[in-house]
Amino acid sequence: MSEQSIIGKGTWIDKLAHELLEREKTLGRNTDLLRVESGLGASGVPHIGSLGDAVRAYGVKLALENFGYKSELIAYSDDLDGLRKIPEGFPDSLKEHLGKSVSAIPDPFDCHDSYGMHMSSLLLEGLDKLGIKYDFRRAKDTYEKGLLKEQIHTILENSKKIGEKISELTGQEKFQQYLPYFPVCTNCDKIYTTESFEYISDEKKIKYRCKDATIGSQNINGCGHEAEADVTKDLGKLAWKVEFAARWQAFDIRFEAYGKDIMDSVKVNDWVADEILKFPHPHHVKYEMFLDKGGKKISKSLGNVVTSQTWLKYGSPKSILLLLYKRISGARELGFEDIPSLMDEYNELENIFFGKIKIENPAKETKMKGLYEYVNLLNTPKTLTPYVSYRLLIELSRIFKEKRTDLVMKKLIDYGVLKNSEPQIEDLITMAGNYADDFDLQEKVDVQIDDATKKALGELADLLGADDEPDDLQNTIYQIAKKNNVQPKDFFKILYQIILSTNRGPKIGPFILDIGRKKVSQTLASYL
RNA sequence: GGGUCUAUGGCUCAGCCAGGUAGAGCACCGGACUCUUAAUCCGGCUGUCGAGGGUUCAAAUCCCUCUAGACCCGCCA
Repeated sequence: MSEQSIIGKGTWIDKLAHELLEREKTLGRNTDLLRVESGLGASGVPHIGSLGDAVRAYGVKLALENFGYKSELIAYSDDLDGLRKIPEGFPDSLKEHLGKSVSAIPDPFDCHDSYGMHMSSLLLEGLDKLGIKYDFRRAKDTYEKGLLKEQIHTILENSKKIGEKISELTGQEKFQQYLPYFPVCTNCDKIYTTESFEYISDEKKIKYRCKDATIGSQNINGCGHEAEADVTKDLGKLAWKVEFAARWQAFDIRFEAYGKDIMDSVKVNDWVADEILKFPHPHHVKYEMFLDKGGKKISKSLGNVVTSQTWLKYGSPKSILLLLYKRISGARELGFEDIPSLMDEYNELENIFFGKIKIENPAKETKMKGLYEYVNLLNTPKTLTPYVSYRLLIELSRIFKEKRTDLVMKKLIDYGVLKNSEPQIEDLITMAGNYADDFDLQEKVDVQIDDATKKALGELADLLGADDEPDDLQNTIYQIAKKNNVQPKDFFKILYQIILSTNRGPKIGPFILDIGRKKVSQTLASYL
């Protein structure tokens, strides 16, 4: 490592951008503008993995710019994609639209021009919150404007060759029989029920019939219509196995990441780009899917789909960026429980960046500082941001539910963690508080109270309910326990169980005063 | 049938993709803080880094083989 020079900022992103540049040099292509692309699904609720594709592509864009090249990110929404199944939480009325393009389905929530745009907007909103800049394009416009017509023609003319190649590379044989193009049926509006069987090259028209199709476990009925569609004008789209290639050439895309689920499609598309369209395919990187935490019970009412919207309730935008930029391989199981460590890890990186924490290995130090820069989208803050351990904030938030921000802040100052109240810390408390409320649920402890303890609790309740604030409450509680022949250790434990539902907690005297002694008095009384 | 990933202290995992004395969080144990408890600080925790081989001055990290598990593709976008 010592004899190797460090590329860029030392991260995998720099390495990837470097590879891309080397390849472009070898190909001898014009490098005035290097476009990177991310495809956005528009048929389901976008989760954090879909964000990842765009965020990482944006990282490569940043790295290219850092190397002195011009670059831009194209965010392409495939909204001609058909609706295959109704996502959970969406109305059943969508059923009549199964098989239609998502851009042709009305938005069930009535806030966008279509179902597809509703979904895409959720993702774009996530990107906006992270500060990712992009040039948005959609399939509907792309096909309506005929931007891919040259490529469609070339692909359909070579469909036999392509069909064979698809079979050879992936084992999928349907395109030896049918053409890789789906027209929208002019009679019933569906796209997944059409089968194209002949291309009339001179007229650039395709013959299709609309018939029943099975998508997963769903049956979608075709209408039996048979017609011709003009591929330069009429609505329809290329099959995925060849569509990327067409788009890459039409938009001059030089980089696109992909998830392993579409590995086969990318393989075919690379071949189509290189051999049929004669456009050298973009540089790629493959990443693993994010999976839900297996076996762990995540409440159904909260939903176990990790979206940027829900993540941001508990974690900062930077925690998402850190998750996505720290590495591209690995990272399989993902859940909200990863947020606390990512929050703390970001802070650690910031301390490394500003030299508060020293890393011995210089290469690793460079890499970590580089990671910090990417997480800040290469626009780093000038100074350290005030920070308190997120886990500590969760602990404190669990204890203080009312007037949370004030009381937690007060405790932090008591502990000497902070000198003054800080607005950034208030935001952290809000997020950690949400987390504590929604996830950090403690199992209810069964409270076992014997007679002696009951008597002691009664005395304490009376004392707390009195008008005068007791002196030295901590010691008084201790005395009450002893006087009633209750082990102080057990007495304190029961108090924690009653007040906090845990076996332990903060120093109890001051704590009771913090949350209000009369309130505690009532709570204790309810156990007598 | 094809492919990818994963395997590291009790638990969950980081570190691997640019090789340089094995880490974190949690759990647990011990100590300090006026005999209980939090926080804080200190210390501890017995790791053949899945197995075997190879490359190297040096391997958790790179290469090959194997084992176990997970996931993806072979419907579709």
